[in-house]
Amino acid sequence: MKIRASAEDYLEAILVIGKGKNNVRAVDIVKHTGYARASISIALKQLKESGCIEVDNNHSITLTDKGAQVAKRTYRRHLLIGNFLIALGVDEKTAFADACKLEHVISESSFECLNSYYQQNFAPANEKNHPQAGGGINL
Amino acid sequence: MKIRASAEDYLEAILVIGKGKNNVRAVDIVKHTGYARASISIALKQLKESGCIEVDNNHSITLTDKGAQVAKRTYRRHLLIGNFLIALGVDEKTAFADACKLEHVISESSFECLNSYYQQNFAPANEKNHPQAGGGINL
DNA sequence: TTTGTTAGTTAGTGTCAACTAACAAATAAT
DNA sequence: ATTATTTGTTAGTTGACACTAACTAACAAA
Repeated sequence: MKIRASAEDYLEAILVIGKGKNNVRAVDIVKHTGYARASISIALKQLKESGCIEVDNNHSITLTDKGAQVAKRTYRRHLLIGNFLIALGVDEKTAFADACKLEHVISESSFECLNSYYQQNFAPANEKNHPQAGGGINL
Repeated sequence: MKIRASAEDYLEAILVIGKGKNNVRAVDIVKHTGYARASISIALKQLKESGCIEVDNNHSITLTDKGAQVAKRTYRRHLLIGNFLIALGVDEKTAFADACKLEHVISESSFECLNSYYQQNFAPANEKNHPQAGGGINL
């Protein structure tokens, strides 16, 4: 199964939710994303089939290595693109709302250029120790 | 009818093709975009119904005011985002391929911030006289 | 004039990603 | 213990956006 935009979103959500609590369940993703219960259920089924997550008897969801890789990549993009836009003067809410969409379509090489530019021109000295800044928004 | 990503692309294509020849027809869009003839035919029908284009008896396509507005907005985004990425070190081909996708999802306010930053930090003095630079790629 | 090509259309299909409605199972409240 | 709520699942639907196959109409060529 190909990793699509929506799968990236769900995996990212699981990662972020997991930072705040140690037991991620489907409802948490429902609350976090605003999608219908059924939509999440179906998406999780696919993520399970594609080996991105595991679900135990208590419906507790964990990312596999494969899933975590995608989630982290997406989350990293989310943060960087969001912070980049903020550095350009975009308000935080809009910046992360846009990041949410941009993160799925920007190419690897463009992202790396964005990253380099950000590190050289915008990065606050302490940021690499606080990569979660602004990350709670709208993932 | 809501303006969707694909409609923006088609209108942009019509605008760009129209810069090079004075009679835009469906075939031209087929060649320009690579989509199937049938797909273009259906898309044009919708664009007609939504008042974005007009088609005369010779199948010649013209943008209405409404259509031209969308096309220009999209094209402007395409050029700026592409050039912005190039300024960041992305190769031209990738930059405009990415611009093609980003142009549909970035918000108005983020785009304007991108634009301001570009004008202040990257814009070559003569660029505003050559806004078509790189614009022929992959619209 | 029959044949072939080009242009446009229509009908039907497929995929992705969301939805609602209805049902089942587990948990909490009374 | 019965009822209500929460959680998860399944079935079926919708909308956007592409596709192929098959058709028509116009035109060119042999």
